[in-house]
Amino acid sequence: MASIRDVAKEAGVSLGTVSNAINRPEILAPRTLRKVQKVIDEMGFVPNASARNLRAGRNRVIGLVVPDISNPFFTDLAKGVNDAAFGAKYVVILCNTDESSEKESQYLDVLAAQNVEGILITPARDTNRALAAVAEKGIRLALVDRPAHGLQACSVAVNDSYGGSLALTHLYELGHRNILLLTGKEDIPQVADRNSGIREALAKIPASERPQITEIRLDSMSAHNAFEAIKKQIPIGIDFTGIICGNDLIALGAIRAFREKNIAVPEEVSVIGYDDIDFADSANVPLTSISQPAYELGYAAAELIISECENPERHVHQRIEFQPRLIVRSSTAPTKSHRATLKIS
Amino acid sequence: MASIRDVAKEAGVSLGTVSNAINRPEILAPRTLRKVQKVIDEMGFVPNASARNLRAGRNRVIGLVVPDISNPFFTDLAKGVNDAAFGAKYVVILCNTDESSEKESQYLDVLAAQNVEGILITPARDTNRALAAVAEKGIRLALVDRPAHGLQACSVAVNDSYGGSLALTHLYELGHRNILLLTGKEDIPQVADRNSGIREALAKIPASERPQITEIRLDSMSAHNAFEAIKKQIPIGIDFTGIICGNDLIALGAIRAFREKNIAVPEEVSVIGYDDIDFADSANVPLTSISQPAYELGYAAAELIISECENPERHVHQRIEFQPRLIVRSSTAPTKSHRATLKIS
DNA sequence: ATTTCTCCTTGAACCGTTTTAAGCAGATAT
DNA sequence: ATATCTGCTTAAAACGGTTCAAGGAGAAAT
Repeated sequence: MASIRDVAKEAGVSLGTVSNAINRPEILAPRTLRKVQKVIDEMGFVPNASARNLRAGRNRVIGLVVPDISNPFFTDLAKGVNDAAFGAKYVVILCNTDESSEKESQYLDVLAAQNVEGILITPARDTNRALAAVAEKGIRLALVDRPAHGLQACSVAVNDSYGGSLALTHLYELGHRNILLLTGKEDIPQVADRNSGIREALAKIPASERPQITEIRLDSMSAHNAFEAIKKQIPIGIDFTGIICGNDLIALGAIRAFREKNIAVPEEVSVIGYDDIDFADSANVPLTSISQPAYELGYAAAELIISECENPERHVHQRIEFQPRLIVRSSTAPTKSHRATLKIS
Repeated sequence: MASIRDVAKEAGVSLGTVSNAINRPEILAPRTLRKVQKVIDEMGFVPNASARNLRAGRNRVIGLVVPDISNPFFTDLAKGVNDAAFGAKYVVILCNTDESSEKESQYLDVLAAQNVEGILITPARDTNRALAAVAEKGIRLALVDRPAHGLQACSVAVNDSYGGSLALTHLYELGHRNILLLTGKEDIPQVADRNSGIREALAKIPASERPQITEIRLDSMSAHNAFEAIKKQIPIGIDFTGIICGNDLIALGAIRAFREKNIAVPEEVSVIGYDDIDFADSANVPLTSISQPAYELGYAAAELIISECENPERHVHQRIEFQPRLIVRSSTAPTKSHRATLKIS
């Protein structure tokens, strides 16, 4: 591997001149520049990033930490991050934590050791101890899909509370009065926020009409887990006509379980997902869902952190909030009694 | 940001001792070690990776270059890569090329500049000029989901030719005699290999029974493109009863287009996908597909390249080949005439 | 011919580690 | 008391760049 010294010797100039040829070509005499350029090309010289970073204290690397890259929501988000980074000549280290706090903090250590300039993270849990530690080390942080509670950092989020209320209101208006919440652990911030949105929406409904809520918390927000949960719970005979799912994968898993049990969706049970992943539309029963702009979320977050890295002194932390939207497809429908009511009125 | 010097001064020992405390704790006197450890913890000292890499010539970073991270096949693959890397304390830079050769070679440059130890790549096109250039720079390379034609590198692949023949044979045995191939550009190696597998399988069928093949090549192997293509082509009246798709996304897009046109799948048209993504099972019409072990592919590739990085002199390039499997679900069925034939016999 | 000015180029210091040879105690052997 | 050994610790030399003060060469001015 050629070094800048080899190039200098070959071109008959000094070390510093080669460096200038690379970084500030405009200050060189044109023929010197040409000479050096030629040698660089011939030797296929690539500057050593480590040496460069060591001196400059920057490396154009950011980390992205997500709980589940298999979830198309995060895949799209990652794509947004990557595209924004690519445009700014940054590079992204992808870290997938499988929703595990432990893996998350290990990854944070690795990223710190790699001296990344900034970290984009969707924390798995609400504890930000590990995060605070990272921030203390002087690594810039931005929170994705979640506001920066107390932390000195930028954040890009979707209004989860509003998303929760959208879902509940939709089912309520279709006449559902017994609703199952199929979500993840309450210490996942998104889950907590949506639940509080649901509760707020409930509070606005006259007590006589207020739907009954049951909640099942899955260990992991995957299709497989949802499938198993529904298969086990149904015989116990929880009585509900609508389900609000923590994400679309859960909804798909649930629908698959219903199909196996010959329970018709949406005729007997309405199911509403969350995220509006691409597949929602091609699903077995096209999914009613709450849409979140995942790609834009990622893109915006990357832009924020990169601008902070490029211009630390001028930077002020900001908080960007996107609004979720309800996308109605075929997995939700009015309850039978509600259909009757509609006819009468 | 604390440096090793600060720690040394604070602990009242020399620079080298601190370094030893970090890298070879066993050679220090126990009380010296304890003393240094304490200061390290107190100061929250993290060794600077750039300096370390500069000295060691290694950085425990590998690059992963894929054509479309939104495709669950590659997502799973990336997950495999990440998991294997994490276990070996490596870190992965994810590069998404959108199937563009140009973006691919730009990313290769960026990775070279970052001095990654190795690159895992699923090349977008068959040209390996950019790849050869990378190999010349001394960056280790491994090819994923594609054999290393002539290139000095490891490769991990699935037998695409066999996969193609599986698909064709399945449709043939169901009685299909007019088959549409809905694939990507021929210069995508996987596409070419599967096509050649299809041709080989065709050659083995008696000429009188040999299915007629029509081929449509999509610019990009996405659901959206397939949807548009089917919508446009159908009125032209190509006559076929079965489709072999380049991947599951294409199959889903095609099925969506058929649904819009009220053409029943599989009653009127059989559709077979490729990859067997998780979602295939929950699709509108559960998808018959050719399963590829994406996660294992990624995991194996990462293991190969990491072992090469850790032990360059002992390493010999290898080629791992996985076998695809046919997964029959509901999107394929016998043709009407074939059903009749079956009854008779 | 000498001075002044301008424009490039150069050499050296530095970034934060790892590594190795040399050094220094204290313990053991003579 | 001196020599030998053992077990840690240390100082200094890399690693491959960037940056900046200082130097040199040639042109223009006197």
